[in-house]
Amino acid sequence: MAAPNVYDSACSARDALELIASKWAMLILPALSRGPMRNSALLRKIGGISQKMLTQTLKDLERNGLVIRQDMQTVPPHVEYRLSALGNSLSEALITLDRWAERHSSDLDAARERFDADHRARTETA
Amino acid sequence: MAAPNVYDSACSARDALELIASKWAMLILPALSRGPMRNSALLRKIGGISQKMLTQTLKDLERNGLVIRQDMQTVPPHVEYRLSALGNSLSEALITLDRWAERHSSDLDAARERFDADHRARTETA
DNA sequence: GCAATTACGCACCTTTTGGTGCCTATAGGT
DNA sequence: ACCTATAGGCACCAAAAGGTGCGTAATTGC
Repeated sequence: MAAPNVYDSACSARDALELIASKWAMLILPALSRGPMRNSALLRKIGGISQKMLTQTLKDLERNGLVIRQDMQTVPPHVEYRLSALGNSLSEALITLDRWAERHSSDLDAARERFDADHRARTETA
Repeated sequence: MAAPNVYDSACSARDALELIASKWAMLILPALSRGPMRNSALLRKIGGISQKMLTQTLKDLERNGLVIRQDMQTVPPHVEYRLSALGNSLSEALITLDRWAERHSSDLDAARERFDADHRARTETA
């Protein structure tokens, strides 16, 4: 079989990439890297996420073996989510990306302003 | 000012994260890491991308200072895209992710099969 | 005995994303 | 004279992502 290649749209590595190329996955997995968390805790930690997206993304991550869901079978419900070994190995790479975003967000902001100013200037003189 | 934090939906680091949490950005930037490429070369290299998405993503990456667009001003058009220093630092992290996807895609596949089989079993016995 | 809590499922609706076909301009090949 | 290659722009349409409100079940606190 051919070596997995993300540039091949028919390769399952591409599916894997699409799974992790989601802003919610990129926040949820790193959030779980310090230990298990409950639904409500994740909801509080991850600003702007809706209950629906959290549930949906967690289920998808669980389905792909990155997250383990532990239902305490109590009422009211108590469910904990934690990383699998696989999920943990991924979350390290994601944390790197998150930190990159934090470190360089101002660079991106500045570049965007320059680009837009430049673009405005061009259309004015055009 | 507060330190940039991707978990805060109002922080510009979140915008940065959303920019790079795109499957096309995660393929285009690494593709450019070995040197400049033309539109048509990228189109060939990145399986499944449409001309529209390539143009759109490249423009967005250029706007945010990650990619530099060099128009040779000839007819027929000759345009080259290359990474800025900023884009290069990001592409390293993205390459790590791409490689993770390639290395672990089969693990994800296996987990998905297990999950789905399990889920089918449960709904049958329910 | 009434309300709140918890972790969702479901249906409905809006917004965003992405695909496709058609257009441009000009040099070079046949 | 005509077709091709090049790097897109633009408009229209289909599909997917995401938000919101409503319901559920039993136990604990008031």
